[in-house]
Amino acid sequence: MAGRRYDPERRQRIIDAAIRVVGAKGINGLSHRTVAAEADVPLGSTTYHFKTLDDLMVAALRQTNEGFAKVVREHGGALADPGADLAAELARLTGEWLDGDRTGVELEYELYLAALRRPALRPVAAEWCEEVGALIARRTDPVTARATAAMLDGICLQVLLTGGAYDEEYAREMLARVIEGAEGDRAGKGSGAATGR
Amino acid sequence: MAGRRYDPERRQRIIDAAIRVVGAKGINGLSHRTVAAEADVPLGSTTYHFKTLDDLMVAALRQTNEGFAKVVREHGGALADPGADLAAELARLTGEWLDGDRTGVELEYELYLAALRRPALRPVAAEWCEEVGALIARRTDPVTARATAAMLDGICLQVLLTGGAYDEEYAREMLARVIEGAEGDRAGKGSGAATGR
DNA sequence: CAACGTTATGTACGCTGGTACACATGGGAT
DNA sequence: ATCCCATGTGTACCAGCGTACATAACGTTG
Repeated sequence: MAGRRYDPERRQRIIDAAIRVVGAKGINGLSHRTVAAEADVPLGSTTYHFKTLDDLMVAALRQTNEGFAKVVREHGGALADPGADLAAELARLTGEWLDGDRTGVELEYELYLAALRRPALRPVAAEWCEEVGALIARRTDPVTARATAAMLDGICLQVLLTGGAYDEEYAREMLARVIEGAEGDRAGKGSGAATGR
Repeated sequence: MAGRRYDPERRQRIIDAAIRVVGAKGINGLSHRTVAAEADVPLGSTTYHFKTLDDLMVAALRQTNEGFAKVVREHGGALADPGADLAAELARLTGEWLDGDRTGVELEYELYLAALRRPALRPVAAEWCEEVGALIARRTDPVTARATAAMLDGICLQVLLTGGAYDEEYAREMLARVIEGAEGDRAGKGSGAATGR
């Protein structure tokens, strides 16, 4: 088999290399050539598997999304436990995520935020939102879940963009306001709003 | 006077051109050459006034920040009115911002988010956070104000990144949860947390 | 008025980028 | 066995980039 032909692993190695490149040099450092060098494949190989860089970014973003989902599935079992404090659990998980090697976090946000200017990435970014939302929605209504995800994004961005430190108690408190707001005074008026996106 | 020498307007025109370029072609389209062409000045002029592109971006981000602050000062008088519903007012303003020409919004977020990978921009991004926070803090405590700004960022990003529509009632509701959470049951425990960044 | 240094300009260099394309390779259909 | 085409590879363009630098304009200073 396969001196070289029919190498399905090749495509995957290119995606992995792309993720490493973005992590190390930012999205601006991503090019067919840098990826080819990192993956140790010829230039033509990257252009063959991914016609454009956008294609490659889509694949990379998808993969990081899946990676995050897996982490949550493993470390975040308590998220589904009705007895646990949802806000505290989310704040704790986020803290773990931010306090480790921030390269991974920056990488993920960079790919995620790239959707702002690259319509090709938007469907993947939307998937991400829905995934996180669905995760939280096991404990709340879907609208609250989406808002909770938005709050998390906002908190993380403030930390990452200003270079500040992550304050877990602050995060827990604000997440709790969003989540617990769904229980109390709701009935009122505009609950019909925002059922979908 | 002055056929050409000593032209203080020159620097400003370059900044304006940079903002137009980022708005039109994204941050990747920003280069000494594209800016020079847009501003109708020679290449050497841009490199003379701004040694690096980061310098230029800092100037551009500062200017957009000031532009936003001015808009809020003009259209957002009700923000300071103790009688007005703060959450509703913020949701309305954001709606106006998002429903117009999104180029401006995308531009501002793109510059803002660029701070993720460009440490040079972080102080300016931090200034932005503080400005918005201070604006809201006239009606709430500073910590709640900061969280409200984070919530706004999160909501806007979900709209911009997924290509969805802005739901003003949803925004009002979630902002209200953050803001009103500061009034009620607080006293409890950890309010000492997160007094600064 | 003359010398000088800051401000401004044009051009040239080396590098990296995306893309195109001609060529190898090998499995599958006939 | 033979042909064909999807797969894989190397190379050669051309455009755009930041940068450096030699030169020009002009206010200032002596």
